[in-house]
Parts: sequence; structure tokens; C-alpha cells
Amino acid sequence: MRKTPTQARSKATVERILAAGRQVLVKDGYERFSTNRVAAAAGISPGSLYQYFSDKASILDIVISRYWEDVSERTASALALQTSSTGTPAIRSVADALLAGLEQDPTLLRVLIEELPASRNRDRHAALVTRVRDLTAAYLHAGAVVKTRPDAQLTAWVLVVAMENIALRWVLDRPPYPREAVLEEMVALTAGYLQVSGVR
Amino acid sequence: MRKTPTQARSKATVERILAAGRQVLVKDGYERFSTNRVAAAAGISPGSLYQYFSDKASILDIVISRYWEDVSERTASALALQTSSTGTPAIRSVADALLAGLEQDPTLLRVLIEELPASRNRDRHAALVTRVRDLTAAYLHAGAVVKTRPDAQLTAWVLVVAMENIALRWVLDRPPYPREAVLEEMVALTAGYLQVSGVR
DNA sequence: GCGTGATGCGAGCGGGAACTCGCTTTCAAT
DNA sequence: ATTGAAAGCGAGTTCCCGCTCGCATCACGC
Repeated sequence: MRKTPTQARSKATVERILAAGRQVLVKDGYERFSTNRVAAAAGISPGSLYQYFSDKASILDIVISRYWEDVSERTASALALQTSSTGTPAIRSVADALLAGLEQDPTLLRVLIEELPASRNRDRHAALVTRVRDLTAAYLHAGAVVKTRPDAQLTAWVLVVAMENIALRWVLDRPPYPREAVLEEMVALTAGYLQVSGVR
Repeated sequence: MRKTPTQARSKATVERILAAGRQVLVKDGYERFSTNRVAAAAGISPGSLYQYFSDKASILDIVISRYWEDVSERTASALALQTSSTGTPAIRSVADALLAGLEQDPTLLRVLIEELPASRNRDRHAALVTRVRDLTAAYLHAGAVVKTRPDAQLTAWVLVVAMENIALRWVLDRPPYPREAVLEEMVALTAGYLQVSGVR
């Protein structure tokens, strides 16, 4: 951020730039994400853009951050509602929250995951994973589940990697399986792994 | 491919270019993967490079293809050795093959996964996934496992996504879990899901 | 050993994109 | 109304990169 906008007009401009950045990403793709194009989409001149952003990357960074924070927030809040429940219903709601979070804005998600270098998402994405993993580890540690695996950290890591990628690939690749069925498989996978009864 | 090399000298040049491309990717990263740089690394002139490759992408494509074909080959051949076994030993060997395949060349893997847009890997990667998934589905269908899940296709899809990403993240992120432990978790995850006995 | 196609060269062209700078317009406080 | 700062402008600068083209060199068949 080069200059902090003080007047209402410039604050709106910054938001227009960020909205335009998002729009260019979705509509034109990452390859065509150029500062001139973003400025044009925002209806401003390139020079104005550089009044507030130091470079192209900083615009992109903010767009990415906002997206992942949004996903993270939705997922975590869905999880927070479920701290009391146990067994397969709890697992199901976690899986549901993950799916819902990623389903929120699939077009932007597709660009971020498929077109950007993964390293661009790395930090924000890691933050999300850590957040979910810690909640999961706490849940496991609270003894809500019989202790079937030796290392709770490792177990949480395995679960989160598996769940997240199943949800991610389902949203992005649209395989011919209904949402409900995938959700059930996610529950079954987790429940089987943790030896939670009442799976089927 | 613009011209097919006939003399031994030019065949060597093509290989030098591909080797240089690989080297530039690993040492300088995808961002700096330029044709001039590849030519310099290969010890030839930019013009010579375009004698045999139509554009920059075609060089990269071949480097990527060769990598994934290598991984695919290693993984599939490890799997082929195991068609007779059943139960957890079979699962373990599949997981081991996946890990081994990805461990083969982690530095190039890192560049391909972290720095390239995922869409660049998409086709080759999908080929690998399909190959493994079909083997898995056949295995499931052969009744080597009790039929615990309703849809064998879906089950195979879930398993492959989960296993592949656990292996991938373990190789790339180097979390502080020993290989053996992760392997056991992969086995436990699968065995629990499929209700295979003798897990622990 | 000669000629012809194959191979190799490397300066340079064309273009696009990030970013700048001198200028104008707008705002708000007095 | 005045004025100084904030906001906005957009042609232009600079740089890099993909790719070409005219020419030199090499190697194999005769």
C-alpha cells in the first residue's frame, strides 16, 4: 500500500480496483491479469492504480487474502456451531462446512487453484489448513473419539489433507457423484479411520 | 516439433535442450524459464532451439510429460507386482508405490506442483490418477475387499484423491512425521474405510 | 574433395507489460 | 472565493522475452 486513501472518493477507488482485480481474474484469467487491464476494468487510469498499490502483486495478494479469509471464516464458524455434537453427525457437519466453504465462489477458486502458481496461495491456504487442523486435533484430543491412532497430530494432519482435497477436487472437477454421496463417503472415510461406530 | 533431427549431432542437441529445460526449471524456477535462458544453459543459441521446438511451451510440455510418465511408470509397475496380494499388505504396497513415485524427483516435483499453474500438469496428472484409479477400482471389484461402500467408482475416486494428496503433501511439505508412520496412517485410513480387518 | 542439405549462430525485431511523471481536476478547510 | 493537498490522468519510458532471419559452418553421399 503506497498511500492510504483519506477521502471517500479514493476509498471507493481502492475498492473498485480490488473488485476489478477479482473480476479480471475470473473473466480473463491469471495470464491476462495485467495492471493496465485491471485499471481499465476499474474505470481508472494506470497511474491512479499506483497511487495506492505498490505493484501488481500487492493487488493480487489482497484479492487472494480476502478470498481465503472468507472461506476460512465460513468454514470455521460452521465448525464452531458443532463443538458440542459427537460421532458421525459432528464429522458430517465438518465435511459439510468444508464443502460449503469451497462451494461459495467456485469460479474464483478455480482460477486461484488451477491458474495461479500454488505458491501464491500457499500462506493463506496454510492458515486455513492450520485453523481446521487445530480444531480437529482439539476435537480428537477432547476424547470425543476413541483413541484409535497413536499420534493425534499426525491423525489430524492426515484427515485434513484428505478431507480438504476430496472437497476441493469435487468442487473443481465436478465428478459425476452427487454432493450427498460424497459427503457420506467423507464421513465413512473419517469414521472408519477413527473407528467411530454407527457409520452405516 | 518443428524439424525432426536426423544426424546424431542434432539428436544430442535436442536432448541437451530438454535437459537444460529441466535444469533451468529446477535451478531458476518457472518464472525464469525463458527460451534464451534454456538455450544458454544448453550451450546453444536461441535460434538453434527453434529449429526443433515450435515454441517455449512445447519444450516445457515434453519436460512435464517425461516427468509424469516416469512417475506413472514407477507407480504402476510397483502396483502390478501386487495384484495377487490382498488385505492390508496390498494396501500398504499401493501407498508405498505412490510415495516412492513422488519421492523420485522431489525438486522437479516441487517446481511442477508449486510454481506452475496446475492446469499445466492437468492432463498428464489426470492420466496418472486415472491409471491408479482404474487399478484400484478393479481391485475393489474383484471382491478382494468386502463390499462395504455402495458405489465402487466413487469409492475408488475418494481413495485415490485422499491417498495421492497425502503422499504429495508429505513429500512436498515435509511435515515432521516419519515415512513409516504416514504409510501406516494411509493404510489405516483405507482399511478403516473399506472395513478391512487386521488393521492394528 | 566437392556440393548440398542439415545444423548452428546471434543480433535484432516486435510487442507487451509494469510502472512513472508532469500535469489537470476535485475536494475541503478557511 | 482561495488555496493547498488529495486524487486522477494517460502518454510515455524501460525492460524483457519470445521468436526470426540471413548467414556461417559442418557432415555425409558421391
